[in-house]
Amino acid sequence: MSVKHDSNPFIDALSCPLADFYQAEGYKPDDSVGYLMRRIIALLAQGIERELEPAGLTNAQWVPLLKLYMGRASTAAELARACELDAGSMTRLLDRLEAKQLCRRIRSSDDRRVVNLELTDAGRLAAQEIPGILCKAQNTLLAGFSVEEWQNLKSYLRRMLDTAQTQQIPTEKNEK
Amino acid sequence: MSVKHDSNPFIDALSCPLADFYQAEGYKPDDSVGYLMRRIIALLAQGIERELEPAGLTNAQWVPLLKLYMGRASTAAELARACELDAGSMTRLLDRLEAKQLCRRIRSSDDRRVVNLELTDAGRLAAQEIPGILCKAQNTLLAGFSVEEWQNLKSYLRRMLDTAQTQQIPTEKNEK
DNA sequence: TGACAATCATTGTCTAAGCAATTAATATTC
DNA sequence: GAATATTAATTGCTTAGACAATGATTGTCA
Repeated sequence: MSVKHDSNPFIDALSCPLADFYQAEGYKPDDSVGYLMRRIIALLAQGIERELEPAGLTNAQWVPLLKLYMGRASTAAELARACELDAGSMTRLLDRLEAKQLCRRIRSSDDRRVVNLELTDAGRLAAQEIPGILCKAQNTLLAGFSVEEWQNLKSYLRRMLDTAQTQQIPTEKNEK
Repeated sequence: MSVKHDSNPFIDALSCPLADFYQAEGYKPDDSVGYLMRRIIALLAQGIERELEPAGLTNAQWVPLLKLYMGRASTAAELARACELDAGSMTRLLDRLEAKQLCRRIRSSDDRRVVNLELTDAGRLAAQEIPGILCKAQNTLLAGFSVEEWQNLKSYLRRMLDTAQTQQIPTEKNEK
């Protein structure tokens, strides 16, 4: 039944045999890893948003702000890619961030197509609060976990992510 | 350091000591369970949506349709609660489902406030495809996992969900 | 150099979810 | 039985994300 769990896990990972843990008949959402993860993420996001409310940041906004703060992007297009967001969505997100005086758009003089982004003082101040809040929220979630359990969990998640990424149909966007 | 992982895990789970796995200085998103889970869920959802496209269902729509199909709800208000969705959002979601001829609204004669919901034949047909697709998508994600690993993962996730739920500030909505 | 392709930002249109206010119907309580 | 509270569904407003089309600019290459 299920997968041959006594065989070599290295071979298993390479040949990627389809698991058959879940079956359509008698499917129970509570038993499903996808459902469990979705609910955890929802509650986690909710907690983070609550903590970031005083800083004037929503859940959609702290991601790009942190990327800017960490120097992961400096233009709108770069930021959109870094956040895996649509360019159009990024334009409007920047409208809102700019309206809140958290960042500034500066049209580049080198390449007049691009818009360079800069955090304002208020933006930097808000951004530097983010990592602590993310850490606190996740530590809370992991209450009662041993270091081994935490590392096991991360390794499971990384394996799933790798599988998901390789199985994914490549689009023009994430090819280059 | 981090948590006392050599102490009794049962006691740990009860007293819920805050873990200190993550720290603000040098915070790396790639090491964060929240980030990993978010990306997995995004790819999983993407795969499911692709599979359900022929059935005319979006990612937001298969959840309520499945709940209806499984008899988890029969009115709009019940369905909104079951999907943890706003009542207003549910109204508009039902508009779209009804426009696609997947369900019907029938004003109740017992209680003239409520709207009873019924799947159409097309709705039932589409709904019965869902569980198989969910199973396939998750089995794919778990390629290379042993039964033990799968069960460990689920147990970790359940523990995190329990923690998140108990730590959550109770709102009027989820109190009753 | 001049046509064509690619990139960047923006805008319009759609689905989607949250919150607040409204209306109608039913329950509760005094 | 009448005033009040609760519940159900809807609508308006806002944030948010996806996709397509557009205009401006820059790159490529024949």
